[in-house]
Amino acid sequence: MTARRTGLREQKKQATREALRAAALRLALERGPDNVRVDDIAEAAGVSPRTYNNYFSSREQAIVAAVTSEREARVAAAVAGRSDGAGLADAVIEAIVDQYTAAAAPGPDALLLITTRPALRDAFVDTTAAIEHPLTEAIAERLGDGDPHTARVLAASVTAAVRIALERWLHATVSTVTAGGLVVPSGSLADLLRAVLAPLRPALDAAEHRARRHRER
Amino acid sequence: MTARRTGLREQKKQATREALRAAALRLALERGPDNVRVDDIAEAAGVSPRTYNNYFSSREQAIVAAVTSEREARVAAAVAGRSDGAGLADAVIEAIVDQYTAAAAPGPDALLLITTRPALRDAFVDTTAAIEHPLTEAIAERLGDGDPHTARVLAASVTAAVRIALERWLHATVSTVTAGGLVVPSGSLADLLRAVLAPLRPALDAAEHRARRHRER
DNA sequence: ACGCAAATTTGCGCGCACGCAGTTTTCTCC
DNA sequence: GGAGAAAACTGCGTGCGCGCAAATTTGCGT
Repeated sequence: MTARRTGLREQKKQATREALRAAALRLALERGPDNVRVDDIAEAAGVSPRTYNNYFSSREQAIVAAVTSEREARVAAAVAGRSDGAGLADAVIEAIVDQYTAAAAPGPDALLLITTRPALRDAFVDTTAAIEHPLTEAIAERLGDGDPHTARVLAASVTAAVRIALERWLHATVSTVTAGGLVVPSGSLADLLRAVLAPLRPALDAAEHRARRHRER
Repeated sequence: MTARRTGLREQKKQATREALRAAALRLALERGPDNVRVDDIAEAAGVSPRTYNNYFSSREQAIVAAVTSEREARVAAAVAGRSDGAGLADAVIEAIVDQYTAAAAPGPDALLLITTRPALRDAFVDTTAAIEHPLTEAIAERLGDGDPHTARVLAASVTAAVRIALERWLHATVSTVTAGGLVVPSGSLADLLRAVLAPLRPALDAAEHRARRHRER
């Protein structure tokens, strides 16, 4: 399951992808993101510029991917892991809070870089959309096979709420930084996520109850 | 309110925008969308290619705009119009169903064009995002000043649900057309919209009740 | 070990989005 | 009505995303 496709091929592909990620982030930190051409990244990773675009469809994606990599799989796993013993709403919300507050892995300099430049901020926010499909499957798993649209709509709503939280968080971050602060006020992100997800609780609860009723019928 | 800014300027701007829309749609229908260059559209509208990009940030946007124009304002107005005498959920849902099923204005040939080409389909679906902000304000108007995030999250969720409905509708459309049918099976769009929006009813109801309680306190 | 099939990489070319700076048009105020 | 300010239009240059087809690499059966 970890290596579905044949070995050496997929292995090399992941290595190339990782090399591109790393090169993009390193160069962006060294020179500032505006002084990094796609050709530079490709050269640093040892592939042709055309190959770069086989992996990332925009220049910002590669830089941001160094931070957001694999998040979608982790979110889905986290929801599935909390499946038993808690309500759907709590499972989803706490899984997301966990994954997004633990995202400080790549270091504060990278975070500062991304939160500062508008183009990178947008790309960063856009990566949120990637969690929609895994989240759909995780929720559908819990709801069973009732209305096929419900899981998708709920997952999309949760995704949209997360996007809003990130937008607001980044907005506040910029204000803080330009006001003379140092780094990101990441302390409030968890609360912010919980706040934006709260209005969706009734919808999650209702879907869960409906599924339970449907199952016991 | 209809013309906030001074007259002749804004008037000419709208005229140019409309000319670009019309030219884009006409040329796309005449030659097929792949044989229309941005320069052609600009020339047909009597402006420079550079000006074209001051109005539309992608080639597909202009073509699709001929169909989706002004929808965001109409949706907001429709929600506000239904404000009195019905619940928030019904007001939002029926307003959206109305606006999206009445969208057959530009004729079936344009619809067929858009639903056929993948790039145009994507652009069409993306226009849905434009209703988010007007919808936020319309919902916030009804909810009063409670939690500032609630209206945004609900509007974003509704928007996401609409996007899902459109994706599914376009998917079905393609199947129908390639199977030998003639035009779009628009009959089911209303039902589809109601189906995807149904899971959000509990969230809309809860927000409304909460606002009512907050107001009567 | 070898060769065929499939997947990946690469070079090339095209059109496009957009920043920038200069020009032209429109607005405002006297 | 005329002068100065503001806004919109335009030409130019740059980098980028991606389709296409040839070349290279990898997988697999024998």
